[in-house]
Amino acid sequence: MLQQSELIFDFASDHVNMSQLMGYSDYPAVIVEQVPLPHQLLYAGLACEQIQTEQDHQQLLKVEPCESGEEETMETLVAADSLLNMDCPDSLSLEQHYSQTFLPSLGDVITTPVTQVTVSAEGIVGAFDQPQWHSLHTGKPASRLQSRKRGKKARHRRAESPTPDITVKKDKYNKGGNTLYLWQFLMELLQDRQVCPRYIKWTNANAGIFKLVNSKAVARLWGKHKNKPDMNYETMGRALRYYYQRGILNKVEGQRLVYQFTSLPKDMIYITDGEGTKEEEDDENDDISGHDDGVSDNSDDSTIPSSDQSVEEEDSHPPQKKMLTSSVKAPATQRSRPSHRPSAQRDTVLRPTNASLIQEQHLPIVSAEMLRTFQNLQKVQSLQPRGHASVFQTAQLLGSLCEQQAAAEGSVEGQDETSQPGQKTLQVETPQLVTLTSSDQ
DNA sequence: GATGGCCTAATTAGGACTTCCGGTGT
DNA sequence: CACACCGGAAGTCCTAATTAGGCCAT
Repeated sequence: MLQQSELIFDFASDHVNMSQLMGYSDYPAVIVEQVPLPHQLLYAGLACEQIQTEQDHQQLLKVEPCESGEEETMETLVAADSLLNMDCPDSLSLEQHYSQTFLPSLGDVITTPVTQVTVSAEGIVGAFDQPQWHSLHTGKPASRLQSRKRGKKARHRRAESPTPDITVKKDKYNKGGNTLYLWQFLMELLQDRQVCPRYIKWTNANAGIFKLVNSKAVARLWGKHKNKPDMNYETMGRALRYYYQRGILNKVEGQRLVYQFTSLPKDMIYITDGEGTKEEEDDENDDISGHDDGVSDNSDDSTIPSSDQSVEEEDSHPPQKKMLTSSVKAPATQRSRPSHRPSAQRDTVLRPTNASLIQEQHLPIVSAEMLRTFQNLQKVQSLQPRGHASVFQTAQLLGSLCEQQAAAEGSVEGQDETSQPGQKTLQVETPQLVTLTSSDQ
């Protein structure tokens, strides 16, 4: 029986000639100590399993469009419940989705699935020598992040909420739990086309500025996540205001419901409604047109995400080896579209309703199982096959990923000349990951 | 009986909100 | 008037770290 404290793999000892590895000492290494079983399942096999059962999950996740002639009649609470799939224990609810798959995306993809991972990035050009977070406001004093101290005796502090100017902090996410911080939750919403741009959307992705289009719905979703049925925007807003002190959020002066992340992960997926900086006018138009997105904050009226139709369209296509290239777009400020365009045809992004975030954006996620897979592909080699920690050479892997990423970005830029440097508009890892994990069976 | 190692439950400290409130601005 | 917004204060919830105590082997 495998004990938690044991290393879950020792495969390398049979395959690696240690003398071969001496020359790699300058390459980055990933130290993997242990992986909880759920993570093993998640990263090693679940991706494939998800594909196999995608139809089922999609059915569970779908929010059926309103078939009546009246649009936008669903109430916010109903929509929120549907979004969270609280009544579908077998489905991949957003909650699970967030807690298990989103967190790695927040700029620190390496640390999450593995209990303890150390990354050394020297020597990798363009890989991890840059912080995973790019600060949007470098002027923020770091001291503000630790503003609250109590007069208690000194002791080891537990991991704090990761703040955007932190690059790698060991075990800062979900250490043994499924805590999802509010700012993480909002970021995830901004990457989820079922709620973005309907309930929350970027108004200036470059600057990290977003708007709570339907503040009540967002608050409701947050309340669902926190199991706080009484959650409202007032309460959530207080939590957001605390982020000012901690340098995580700024308020955009003069604009209601508009906030700004001080930093963003580099691997954010930017979902836009194609309306760019015109969002303010569009919001007003939405209210007037009656074909709005439930944007009236004063109303509990909420709607089924308009992207559902596009989801269904995507669902009709097999996800195999599917690249997201065509669906991921540049930041809102770069694009425009006819205002009368049906929402279902919005060329916004994105993430298939059920698609694993891991597949789309979370490489390199390093779990033992994945490393084993990689090693099978001769991408990774163990340095310490008999130790309690195994050190893997990931230079080849990361280099390969960087090359592919760069190539993909280049191709995207060629396709969409509005793409901005520094903003990822494409995740090329999807088929790669699927392939890799599949080969591990 | 003394000692040491291991395990587990209880306690403590602290982070991240949550709740409530009074107030201001639009 | 409704709502967004602000920030203080106190509280709750959760988790990690620490401590205490029991059990067992030597």
